[in-house]
Amino acid sequence: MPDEQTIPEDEILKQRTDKLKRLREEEGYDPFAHEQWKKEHTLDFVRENFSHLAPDDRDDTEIITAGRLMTIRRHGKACFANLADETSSMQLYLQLDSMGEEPYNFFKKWVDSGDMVGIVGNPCRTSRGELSILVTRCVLLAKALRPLPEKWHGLKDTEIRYRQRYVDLIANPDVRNTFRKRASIISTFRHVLEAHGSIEVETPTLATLAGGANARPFSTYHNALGVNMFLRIAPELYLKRLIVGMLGRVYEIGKSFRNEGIDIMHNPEFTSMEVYWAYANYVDIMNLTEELVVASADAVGGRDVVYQGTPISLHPPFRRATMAELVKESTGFEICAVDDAQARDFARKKGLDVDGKESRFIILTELFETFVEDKLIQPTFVIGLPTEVSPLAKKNPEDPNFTNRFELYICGSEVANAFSELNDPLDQRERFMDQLKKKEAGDEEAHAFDEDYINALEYGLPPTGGLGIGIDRLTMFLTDSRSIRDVILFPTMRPKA
RNA sequence: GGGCCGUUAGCUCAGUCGGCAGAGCACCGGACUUUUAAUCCGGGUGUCACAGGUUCGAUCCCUGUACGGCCCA
Repeated sequence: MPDEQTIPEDEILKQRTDKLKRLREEEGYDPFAHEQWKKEHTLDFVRENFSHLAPDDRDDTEIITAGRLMTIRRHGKACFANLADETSSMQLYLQLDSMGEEPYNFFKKWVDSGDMVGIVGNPCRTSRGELSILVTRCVLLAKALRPLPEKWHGLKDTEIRYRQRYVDLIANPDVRNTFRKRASIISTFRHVLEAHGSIEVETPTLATLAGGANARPFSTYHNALGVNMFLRIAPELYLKRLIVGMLGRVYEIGKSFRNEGIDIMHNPEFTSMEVYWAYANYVDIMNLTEELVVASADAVGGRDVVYQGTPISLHPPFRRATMAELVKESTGFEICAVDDAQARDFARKKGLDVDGKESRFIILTELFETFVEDKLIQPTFVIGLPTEVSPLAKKNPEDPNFTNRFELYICGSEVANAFSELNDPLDQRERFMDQLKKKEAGDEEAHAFDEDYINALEYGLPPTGGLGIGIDRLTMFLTDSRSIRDVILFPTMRPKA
């Protein structure tokens, strides 16, 4: 908390602060005293209902609206201004004659661009053809002490855009639009999931064990309990406990946290939606995934998307192919024709870094990541991931080296991960043991051993299909956003020194 | 973690082969009752990211640091 009155260091802030002081002293007017303004019309409403007005026409309807003054053009006894609200923006026409001398002069003297104002007036169209509001009353609702970013170029500095998102949102209406679309996507998810009888639940983000994914967690300490705790890396294991508990179909939309690097596709905290359906398998879930992605696309602009210049077709059905097929297609590697040593030889020839202990299934996964992943531009369900890298997925009974699991790739990036859930507690214990060995061998991302989760499975998890979708990434593709930071309101930033 | 690039006025950006720091917008004062990047007249508001070094002199050259961006792992 700043002590006393912090002296504003920059000139415009100083001037505006002084102006506020004079406004209070000379006019006895406190712009921050307002508690409300009964805004009855949005600017979109005016646009939708009065676009028929011809030049120089005016409608008698009284509009009561409010917003931020973005620009003011003063012309002596008349002014034009641009008002922006949460829906749109519109020109204001302020005249001495229609407002009265005193209120008009008050506006001219005390109101600045950036200020929040309440407006009463009539819809009109100026002789130059611009739909406007002819103002009869303008109430200063809150004063802006800092100037708006440049009106023509807007705010471009990425650092300020992310650190002071409020300024970004004022200056760049497209950014507001991106976050509205993000909200639509999440709302579409809820709508689709609930139409399928799923209920929304909340499970711990703070827990004594971080499971459900292979990732490093953030750790913290609970003082009263005297124990180390972790921020969750995925909600999966809790959600499946709820299926054991007979909730039938559950989903959760929320944050998970991974203590990893920050880049164009990764933020330490991110939003995912995970859903689990009792009595469903991974094929049912693949259909659900398609439905969710398509419904989201429909909600924000359609199934023909352009991402960073590349057309993406989100018309179902999406391509479905196994990891083994895709790797064979692009490298010639045939998993069923080689043993581990031959697989490693193949990988070495392809230039992969091989330490000599990898199984052919690990090699398959690495070949996929190196030679296939980036090329999956159009939506593709990659099916049949190796059991070795899928500690929570049910094995394929026809080939237990693989699981009934898929990942959805769009634009070379993993957007969804799903499988028929492993519900055999004995098998699950073995998988955890295998992960424990990997952890002991130095793999910091190996899955933690969760004894209580095994305990839950011992009560009986029905056959279940589960899915996780990265909301941030899906939003990126549907809003043509280059960086994950463009779809997270307040992305993680290093504190300024 | 490695490499490259950036940091100059509130914003968008020039610039100085090392010699008083620049523009547009914004802002301040004035004129103007149909403008919309309004116009006209007048006004420059700055720790050139930070800390060292070289130099008569550094915003510029060198080194380091911070923050950001891009690429790679």
